This record gives sequence, C-alpha cells and structure tokens, in this order.
Amino acid sequence: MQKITVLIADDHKLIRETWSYILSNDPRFEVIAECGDSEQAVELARAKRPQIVLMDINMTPISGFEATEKIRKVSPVSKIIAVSMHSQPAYAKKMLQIGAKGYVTKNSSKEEMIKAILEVNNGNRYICDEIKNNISDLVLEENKDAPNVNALTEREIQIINLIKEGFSSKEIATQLNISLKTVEVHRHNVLKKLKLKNSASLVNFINHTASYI
Amino acid sequence: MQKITVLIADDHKLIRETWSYILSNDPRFEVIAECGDSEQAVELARAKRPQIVLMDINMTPISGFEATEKIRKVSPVSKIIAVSMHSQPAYAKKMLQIGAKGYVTKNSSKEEMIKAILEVNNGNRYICDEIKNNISDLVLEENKDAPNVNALTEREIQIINLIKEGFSSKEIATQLNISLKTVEVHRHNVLKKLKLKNSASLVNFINHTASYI
DNA sequence: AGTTTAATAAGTGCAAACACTTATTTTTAT
DNA sequence: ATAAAAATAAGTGTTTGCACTTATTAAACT
Repeated sequence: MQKITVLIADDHKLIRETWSYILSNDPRFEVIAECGDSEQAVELARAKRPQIVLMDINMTPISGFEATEKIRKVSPVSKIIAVSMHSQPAYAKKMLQIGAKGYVTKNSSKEEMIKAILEVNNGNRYICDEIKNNISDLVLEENKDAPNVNALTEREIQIINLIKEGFSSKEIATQLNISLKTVEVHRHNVLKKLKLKNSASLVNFINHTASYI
Repeated sequence: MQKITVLIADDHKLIRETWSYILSNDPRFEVIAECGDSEQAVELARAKRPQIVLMDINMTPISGFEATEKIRKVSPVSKIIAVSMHSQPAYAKKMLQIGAKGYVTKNSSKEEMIKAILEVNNGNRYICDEIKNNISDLVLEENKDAPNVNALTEREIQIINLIKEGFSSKEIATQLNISLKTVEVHRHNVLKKLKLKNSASLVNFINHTASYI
C-alpha cells in the first residue's frame, strides 16, 4: 500500500518533532519533510509535492494563511490541514475559505489528527469536533458545488484515463465495447461535474489534483 | 536557482556515497535519494520524481536495464544516466535504446559526470568519450525523430500553456492578438513535433515530461 | 549575402468534441 | 420494496479540432 506523504510546518520544534515521531511510526504515513519556516514550507511543497501539509497558523516570516495560499498555487495536489492553538471559529473559517481542507487544534488527540489526515486525503474536509459546531454551515457549504473528483464514477475515471492517452471517443467506445454516444455522455458529464471547458483542461486538472486516479 | 534533483542507484555502497558526496557539495545538485536495490530505485523514482537518475547496470534483484525500463514508465520526467563498469559499446547501445539519456563508465572523472548530468538535464544526450566513438551513429540517430520538447518554440510553449487552461484556439487568438489560423497552425505543429494525437494527450505529455515549461 | 527558423495567415474539408434532451436498464442503497 | 444513482444509448445541432497546402515577412544564424 502507498504511504501518505506528509509535510510538517510548525515553528515549534517540539510540536513538529512530536507529530513527526507519531506519523513516522505509523506505516500509513511518510513524513517527507518538516520545517519551522513558512517560506521554506512553500518551497518544500513545491519541490516535494506532499499529499498532506500540516500547517501551523502562527508562522514566520509569512503567516500560515499566506503560506497556505501560496502552497495552493505551487502545489495544488497538496491538501492542507491547518493546525492551530486557536479554537476561535474565525481562524478556521478563514483557513477553510482560502483552501485548507482540514482544521485541527493543537490539543487534538493523536487519533483525531490521524483521522483528519485520512479524511482529507480521501478528498473530504475535516474540522475537529471542538470547533466544528461553531462554524456556520455557510462556510462549509459555499464550496459544495466546487469541482470534486470524488463525485466521479468508476466508469468516468476509466474513460478519463483513456482520454489522457489521446484516444478519441470513437476509439474509447470500441475499446470498452459500448456506444460512441455513451462515451460522449460520460465525457460531457465529467466536464460538467468538474466545471471544465474541454478535454485539454480536464487532463490538466486531473494531472494536478488527482493524478492517482 | 533551482537545484537538479538526483537519485543514485548503485549496489556498491562506496561508489554510491562517493557520487553522493561529490554532488551534495555542489550547489547545482540535490541528491534526494540513494539506494543499492534496483526495485527500490524504481519505487523511489516513482515517489520522488527526480530529474536525474544515475543507474548502475549491475544491480539486483532486477538488472539496471529492467529498472531503467520501469522508471521510464513510472516517472517519465526522470532522465536516466547509465553508470557502468563496462566500456563495451553493446551495453551503452542497449541502455540508450531502452531510453537512457546518458552513459558514463565508472572510471569517468567527476567533471565528466557533472557534464553528463547538466547535458542530460538540458534535454541532450551524453555518452562519455571513452565509448562515444565506438557506438554506431545509427543508435544515436534512430531516436532523433522522437518527441523532443526542446524543439518547441517560445510561441508554441505559450500557446500550450493556454491550451492547458482550457482556452479554445479562438480564445487564444483573441488573447494574443493574432489570427485564429495562426493559433491553429501552432497547435498543429506542436502535435506534429511531439507526435501526439490531440490536445488532451498533449496536456498529459507536457504535465509528465515538461511540467516546467 | 544568403539560408534557415519562427511567426504570421488564408483556404478547404472532414472528424471530433461539446451541449442538451430524452429514455431504458441495471445496480446500489435505504 | 422502493428510491436513487449509474450506465447505457439515440437524436440533433453547433463549434472546435485537426490535417494539409501554400505563402509572406521578420529575425537569426553562418
């Protein structure tokens, strides 16, 4: 089984090393880098493309918010979980708005962090129970119609992979022994689900956000 | 400046560590992994996508040839330089045929290895002088019409990047203030140069082999 | 000075993609 | 058992992509 790659960014050495120790000793995870500098975190994300980034909010020289925004651009594959001392919903709200996929407070249990990583890695959001109820559903809902690869069916994924290889709908139909019209519908539904314009942008999207499919 | 990431695969610990030491102390390179096991090398290439792989031919459990073939599939971005004790052209020939981009013998100088890495990283081939003259030009030529991103012009790269974003030729023409026909010609030339079928496969190719453009 | 390469653009025709509708069957979940 | 989701497919029309030819102009190289 494939390990989930994790980058840990936290300016407190102790916290960093604690999480690193916990995750490194779990066969499901691989800590590929850790750092206490937010700009370095952006650089590491760009270079190593971790699946998960644990991002502290209080960081220097740029804040965890800014670092999150930058990482979203330089490595869209990476899913960011905000880790913070703050249990005020405002912080969580902001983080989720700028693209973090999870939010856990620093006094969360080991189990909760692992659950968060697994959930987020599966394409879901995770907000720790402590503040979950305090966040208006609006924040959580506002992106509900955003592109989501998890909404893709198996057949659709199968067809996407053939599109990536350069096969035409006709060729795909022959290969899968189905009608050309069916392939066209699948293609159309995929573009609609992911809010994309055409197959070229589809391939680019998949390569950057879900190269594992 | 961006460091060139290198994976070193050699079953002799001493050689591995020597190259690692030399490259690590050169600011142009970053040795991101080294291993003495060929299957592990394939796995590391898949996970870390190094720009350069230094691959020994004599390896276990699978040969350097097999490992090279596998790495070419799991990480097409990685350019492989074969490192061998053998100065017989047959080995080099075989390696180049299955997709290695460089070939240096183990008694090559430090300077030659660095030159090889730089050349290969730039999209060129490199064969150490020792055997260069003994390899029939046929081997070197036979792949000369293979897809080569270095053949792309600036304008073409510009247009490829717009295609990736999902813009149609008409939209690209408007953005660049040129004729639709011109955009179509560029698009057509790109597909021809890279021997690809359509824009979807173009985007996939670029994402996997030249995401830096 | 002369050749090569790159960028520009027009024409023509076919194939494919894309948008949208409707509808049946099968599978999955409640 | 019934509802929901997924896969199947046909129809129809518009737009875009792709192939191939030819040609002009500007820049770059030898």
